[in-house]
Amino acid sequence: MDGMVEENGTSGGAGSGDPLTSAGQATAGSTPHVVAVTSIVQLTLPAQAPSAQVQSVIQPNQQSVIQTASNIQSVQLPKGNVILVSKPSSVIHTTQGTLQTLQIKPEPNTLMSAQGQSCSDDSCSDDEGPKRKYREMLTRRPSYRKILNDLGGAEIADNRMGTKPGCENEVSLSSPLSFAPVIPAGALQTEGGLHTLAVSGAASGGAIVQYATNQDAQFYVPGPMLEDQTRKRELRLLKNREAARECRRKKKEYIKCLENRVAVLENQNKALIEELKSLKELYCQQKTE
DNA sequence: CGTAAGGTACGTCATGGACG
DNA sequence: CGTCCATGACGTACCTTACG
Repeated sequence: MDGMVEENGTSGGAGSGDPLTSAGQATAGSTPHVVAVTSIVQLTLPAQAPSAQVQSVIQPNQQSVIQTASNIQSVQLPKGNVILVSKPSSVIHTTQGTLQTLQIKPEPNTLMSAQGQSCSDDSCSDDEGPKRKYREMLTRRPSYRKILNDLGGAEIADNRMGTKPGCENEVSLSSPLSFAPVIPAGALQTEGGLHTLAVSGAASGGAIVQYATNQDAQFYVPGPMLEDQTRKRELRLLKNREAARECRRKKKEYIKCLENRVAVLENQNKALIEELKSLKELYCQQKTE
């Protein structure tokens, strides 16, 4: 075994005591050793390499979206890679319940392969399955503002917006507006609900336009049959709005917790360094006597 | 004082996973 | 398999700050 990664967290524990203040210690050396409550991630590099330790700031007992692993396996850690630890209840996990390494790509927004392989820009474009394809395909649906700005110009010929050749949809609006723009495919494809556009283009005179779409993005006049759909959509949006709020609140709380933990562990680290220093001095004193 | 840049909060959409 | 929920991604509005 050349490299070893262990994550060791105490479990159960009835959650008593502030985990922030009861963090444990890791001993230096090759043998992983965990004391007290903190989950320690000890990383031992190959014998030839200098050893290093990593203390996890994630603790097992705490309500956190990141949790520790129960199935510990050893893994080689090539330089420049990160480790994913799998646990079913965690947000962060791998597909197989084992540790995996991912190569870090320097560019932002670069997708990483979860198969322990680096993903060069060209090598894995077609072989990564529909998700990858979708990601590549997914240049975000342009905003209504942008669409309408373009509508003001009465022409849309922007390939960046996902226009496919031969996929132009004629728009017929219930409002007697004079423009008849061409909507880029995908630009206005939402589920079949009622939409409101605040048309700001010069051609529109700032009108408010309501329209509805079906799945093929053909436009038609909203009627009573849409009322139920509209109500459902509004309910869904309302729920999702609240869910998003709650999600952000939890995320902030989580980040705050992590920051607190970092501060505590930094303090502990400082204290341990000081302790080590004084012990060394004591040892040297006794040695010289 | 006007403006650009950065930060923050929010709403919406798309998606994956859980569940009945 | 359909529905619901949580969450990442994106666009937008608003606020703050630095700068000319």
